[in-house]
Amino acid sequence: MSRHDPELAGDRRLPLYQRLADELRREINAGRWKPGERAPSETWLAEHFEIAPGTARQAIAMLVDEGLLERFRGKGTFVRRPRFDHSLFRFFRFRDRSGENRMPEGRILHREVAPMPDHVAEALGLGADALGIAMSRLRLIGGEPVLAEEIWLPAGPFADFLEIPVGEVGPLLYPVYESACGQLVVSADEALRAEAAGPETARLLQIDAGAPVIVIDRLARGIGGAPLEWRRSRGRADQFHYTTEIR
Amino acid sequence: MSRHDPELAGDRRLPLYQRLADELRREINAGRWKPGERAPSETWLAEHFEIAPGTARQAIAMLVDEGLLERFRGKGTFVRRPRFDHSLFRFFRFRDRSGENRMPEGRILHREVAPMPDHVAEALGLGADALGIAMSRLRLIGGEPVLAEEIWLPAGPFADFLEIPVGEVGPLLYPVYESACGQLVVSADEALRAEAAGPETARLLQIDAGAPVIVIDRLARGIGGAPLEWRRSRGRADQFHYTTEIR
DNA sequence: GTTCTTAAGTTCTCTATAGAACCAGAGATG
DNA sequence: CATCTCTGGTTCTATAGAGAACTTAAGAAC
Repeated sequence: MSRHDPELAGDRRLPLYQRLADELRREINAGRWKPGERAPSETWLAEHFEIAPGTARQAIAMLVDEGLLERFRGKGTFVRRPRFDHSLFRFFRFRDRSGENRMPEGRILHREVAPMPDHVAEALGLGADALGIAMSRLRLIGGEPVLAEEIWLPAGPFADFLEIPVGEVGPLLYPVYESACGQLVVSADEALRAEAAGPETARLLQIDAGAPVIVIDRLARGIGGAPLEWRRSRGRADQFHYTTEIR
Repeated sequence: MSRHDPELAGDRRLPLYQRLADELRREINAGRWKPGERAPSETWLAEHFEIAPGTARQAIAMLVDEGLLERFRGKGTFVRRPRFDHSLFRFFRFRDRSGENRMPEGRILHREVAPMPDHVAEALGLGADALGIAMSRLRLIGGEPVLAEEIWLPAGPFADFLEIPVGEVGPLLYPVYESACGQLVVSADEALRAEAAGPETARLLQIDAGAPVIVIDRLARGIGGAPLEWRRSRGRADQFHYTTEIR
């Protein structure tokens, strides 16, 4: 946000709070304000743009609803980090033998550089046959497999990821993407469906071929919505239970 | 809402708008304001409870977020009807042969009065072996089966439903519940999972036994959250695709 | 009869202000 | 050293009011 331009951009017929919300959204999507960072206070915004505090507050409320900002009384307003505990994966009942819910460990079975399949390249917004880093990854709880994952990364931005031995990668990949490659995941799209287990999936998950599995495709996005990672995960259908409310 | 009591109930330490929101929520849940009916205007609420218009507005905004009310500029504020187009069923791709999305027709294959299975009685909040109306229903598009449904109703409140010939029931059941039995559905809980098709499901859906199917259990609720209908629907997994966004 | 005008009622936008509630840190006190 | 107090900054709650934007219906004008 330029410091000496107190004019709000956008169509003047739009309400002020809308135009301010658009302005703030631009700052976040452009990555000028990063997740975890502090956003300007209500009073600062009101003075800077010469509007009433209530109007600035209303704009902020919009972005809070959208999940872009979060507010803490007494502390300030901050750019929200994505909440992957809101992922569809939370509807898998992953319990260890004692019945506790646990974060599955991640074991990378295979990693190589290869041309991407068309559907992956398309999802990542790359040309056909673009080079990618392919991984096969198994997630386990108490030694028992719960998810079989197939992951693709664009080879260019993630070249440094290849330098890290697969054995040193912990249960979470996104922090590694950030520290090793400077690639920050800020949002994702997920799609769920079910299918019958193929022979490979059945072997990895130790179930019968043809048994139903839940498939979740995820496209993780970086700043500004640029696709960063494509991932397909499969888990036993009998461990999955999604609930929702209608009104 | 009693006309001569301008005192807001509830813990006085709570914000005014919270207490007003609670009050309005009570009116709706108790069924004193019915879906589609008009709620009091902002100015009326402000005068009646002797609070500022902005405070009344804030309370209404809460209930709008919760999906209980909806506002129309110039017209007023109304108790919202449930939106069953937000059901999980919308993620089934039900196309006819021309590729258009269409409302499936409903064909009741069987209807009888029988003791409920334990899990149904429990979901409906009734004692074990309570009597219920059981239905087997097939939903079709262009003559092709897309959903196989098993439906249970409490026998008492829905006795009049038995008087209606199954052939005269259209594609939607809830309007019939309302007109014939005075039972209004205002919300529902849905749960999704996947399983392998049993022989009966396979026959109804004309797929192979063991093929994956999506199962959606729905508990429809009336005024005040009282359970009205239990329903289990099964559809071909290859027609289902649920998407969501994380941030 | 059709169209236009007016009026009343509603939600929506915006301003301006005041104090409460809360947090973090600096400084005083014991 | 530990605890308390104060202070500045933040969001949150609430008030009061003005006008815009929109809907509906009744009445006027053609």
